[in-house]
Amino acid sequence: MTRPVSRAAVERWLATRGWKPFAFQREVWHAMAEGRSGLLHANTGTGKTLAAWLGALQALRVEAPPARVRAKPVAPPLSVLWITPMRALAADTTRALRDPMTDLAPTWTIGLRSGDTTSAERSAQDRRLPTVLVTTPESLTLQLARADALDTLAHVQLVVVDEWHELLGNKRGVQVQLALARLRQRRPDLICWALSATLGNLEEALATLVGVRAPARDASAPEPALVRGEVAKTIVIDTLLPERAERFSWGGHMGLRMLPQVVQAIEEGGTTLVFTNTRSQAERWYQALLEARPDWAGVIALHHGSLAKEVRDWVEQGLKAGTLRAVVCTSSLDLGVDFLPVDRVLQIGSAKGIARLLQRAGRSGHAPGRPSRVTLVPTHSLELVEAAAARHAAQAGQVERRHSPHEPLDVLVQHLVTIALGGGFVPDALYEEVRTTTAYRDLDASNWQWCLDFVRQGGPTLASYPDFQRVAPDELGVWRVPDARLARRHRVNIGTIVSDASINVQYQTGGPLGSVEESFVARMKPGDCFLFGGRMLELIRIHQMTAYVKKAPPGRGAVPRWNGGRMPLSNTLADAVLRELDAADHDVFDSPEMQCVRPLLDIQRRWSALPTPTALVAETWKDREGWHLFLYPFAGRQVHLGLASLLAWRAAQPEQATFSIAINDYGLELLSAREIAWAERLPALLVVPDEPNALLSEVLASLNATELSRRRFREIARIAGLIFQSHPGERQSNRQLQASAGLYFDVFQKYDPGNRLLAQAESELLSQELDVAQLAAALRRMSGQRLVAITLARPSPLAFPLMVERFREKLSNESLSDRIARMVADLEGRAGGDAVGTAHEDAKTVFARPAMAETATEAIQLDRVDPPRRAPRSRRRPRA
DNA sequence: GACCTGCTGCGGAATG
Repeated sequence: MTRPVSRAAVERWLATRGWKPFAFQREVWHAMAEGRSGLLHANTGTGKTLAAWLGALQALRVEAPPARVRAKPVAPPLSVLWITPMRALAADTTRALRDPMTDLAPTWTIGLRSGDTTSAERSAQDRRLPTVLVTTPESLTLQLARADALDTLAHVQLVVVDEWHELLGNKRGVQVQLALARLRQRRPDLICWALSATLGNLEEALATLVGVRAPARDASAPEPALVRGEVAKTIVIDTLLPERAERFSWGGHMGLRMLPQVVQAIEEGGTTLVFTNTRSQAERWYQALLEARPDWAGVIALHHGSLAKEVRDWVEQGLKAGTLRAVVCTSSLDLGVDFLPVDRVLQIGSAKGIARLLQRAGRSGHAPGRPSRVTLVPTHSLELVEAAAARHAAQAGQVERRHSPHEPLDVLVQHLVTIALGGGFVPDALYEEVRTTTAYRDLDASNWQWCLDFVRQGGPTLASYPDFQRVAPDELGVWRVPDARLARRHRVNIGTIVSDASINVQYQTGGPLGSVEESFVARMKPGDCFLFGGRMLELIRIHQMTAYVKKAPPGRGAVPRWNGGRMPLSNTLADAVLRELDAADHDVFDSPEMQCVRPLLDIQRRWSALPTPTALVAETWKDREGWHLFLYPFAGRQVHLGLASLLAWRAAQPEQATFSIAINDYGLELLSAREIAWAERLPALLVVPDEPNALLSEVLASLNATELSRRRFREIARIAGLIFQSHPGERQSNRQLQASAGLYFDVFQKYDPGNRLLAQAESELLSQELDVAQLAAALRRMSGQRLVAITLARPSPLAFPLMVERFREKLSNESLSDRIARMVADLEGRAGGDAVGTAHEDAKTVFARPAMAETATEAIQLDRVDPPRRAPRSRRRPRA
């Protein structure tokens, strides 16, 4: 059992070591010694330092001189769990802890348990667990799924969760919350420490870590500590300016026009990380840099999540060794192993948020006393405003918040099976345990009962399938997994990460290169070329989820499009942008960026008006296409999608109308074939209903919510164990996976509408994809703003990118068959009921009520740009 | 007149 240690004892111990710690380190040691949990926010070099703290803790508790000296020192049992969100970071931490400098007691052993751990190492660990186990959330959950889990984990005194800010806001973090609740059940005095980067809500992050404490039992428990460990650190945020902002693109994203400035910036510095927002952008930029400077071949490199591990490892080694001049990367290098030689970071395009910008800045100058430097490279003119806004917000310490997901039942269902495997559970006790987590603190009995029923027999529709009778109570009332096959299947499917469809890319003779999206390869035929991993490759054939390729001569080829996430502009940053515009409206241009973009803002002011925190600008314009409305709420693209659909839906209430919708991070466009008196109608259309659920149902009605939830459901079905992502030996293509998720969705909708996973899909859609809470806030703010209605003579600088957005959508090069399939589904949906709108895959909505003209135009357009490659069916009959 | 996007993260164990 842990015993509180006095502060004096800590000081004595420090004196014997001769350490001169930072004040915040001392604070953490004291808190740990008193048995307190806590969160440390530090802006630099926490990993290595904390390794030393472990030494402190261990020395205080375990290394106390033994009363009787044993003949042979025995390693203590598993006492410390160190959780990191990444395997690479886990390996790095393990190395740091094993370093003699860390000064752990000689009897202590350090183990690493992750996907990188070999089966030999696994079995060695199973025989004897190390004293400190460095692991990932998934591997920890696997430990919990072992029959002897409670015994092996019974001696854990301390859990450290590294990069907690990365886990806090997602289902992986919920998985950690549940695991911690489990450990605390056995040891109520468990000490938990989280390490976090800059976050807008540190208190909440700490509360989520330590969970909800039962007042009766924990009255005497010490208060958790929040330690702010900021070390004086200079962060330089500057911007590469275009020669003339006027001539600078108004809606672009690639930013290659800035190539000369970027080349020069790389020349100036030592090692530079070049962050891009997308993988294809990284590919293009890497290629462009090599074309500009062929002599950099071999000293610049490319790094993103679709490249093979071997390739990425090579790049990371090069960065550590300082042999690389520059690496073009995506957020794959946001986290993890620190690369000391990096002294400058370039950010191509918007960083989308202050926290991300600071995180990336911190990748450079990663040593005490050295400044971090991030240089923004705007890809269109309005990003100059964003750059100025980001710097001001960062200086003011305005950083985004992150919240734990609320009651994700899919994760809970998975957890129930895990615990049933890990020694079994008694429902009432586990209910209490689960409710000590922040995520499930409000879990009511009916949701709990539903989850129990679901793991027991899959609900009414699946009751007759033995595969879904996963857990059952034994004669003592302990719920267990009775079937060894189901047990194994559960273990290989533990986790909450649901990946996109992907196909491996590999040389015909040689190693793996990485992976591309299944749909991208499906469009290609042998002989087609594409740019990947910085090389031009020619497709030879596809076999068993692998695309075999060979080198192709450089030239024009497609660049893979990966379907990644869509990062919306954070509210914190959007608000900062509005403040910059407000200053500009008062003729204050106090930064180089704002001076540079001034001509454009002046045009906006001359032709229209500048949106500010108090002025809502609504522009209308008529052209051949119809009547346009441009609106600039600056609420991020997610909110704009919901808002645009809602406005269109409301506007179409009294009279039928058809709208096309375009959105970006700054605003939205509604295009209608008929004139709408927006200036008069907008105030009424922006009303927030008093009843909160009224807004929800309006938003749901305005979108094709069923189709959107259905897509959302895939992830939920996977996590809840309805479908399986991987199966040793029988690799299933993700298409099949998608199809079966859709099947379950349909079956539940029809025969089991009370299935709570359906409700979860809808609520995740509303809260995460559409961000209804923010939508309501945006509406409220807009209704308080002064409406500035402008009739444009031509599209304003702010309007133009929105028009491009819509234009690009029409020129989509996705496969024709997919498109047609969706349109058919669309039509069916419309014919079937009162559906007034549909949102399709790219989150741009085509509104039709009830006409179908829009769809028809789209089909014609598409035909023109993307003629079907294959010969018509009739000619492809097999030869006799 | 202006343009051509969409990230990251994880992972069994029995058998011979």
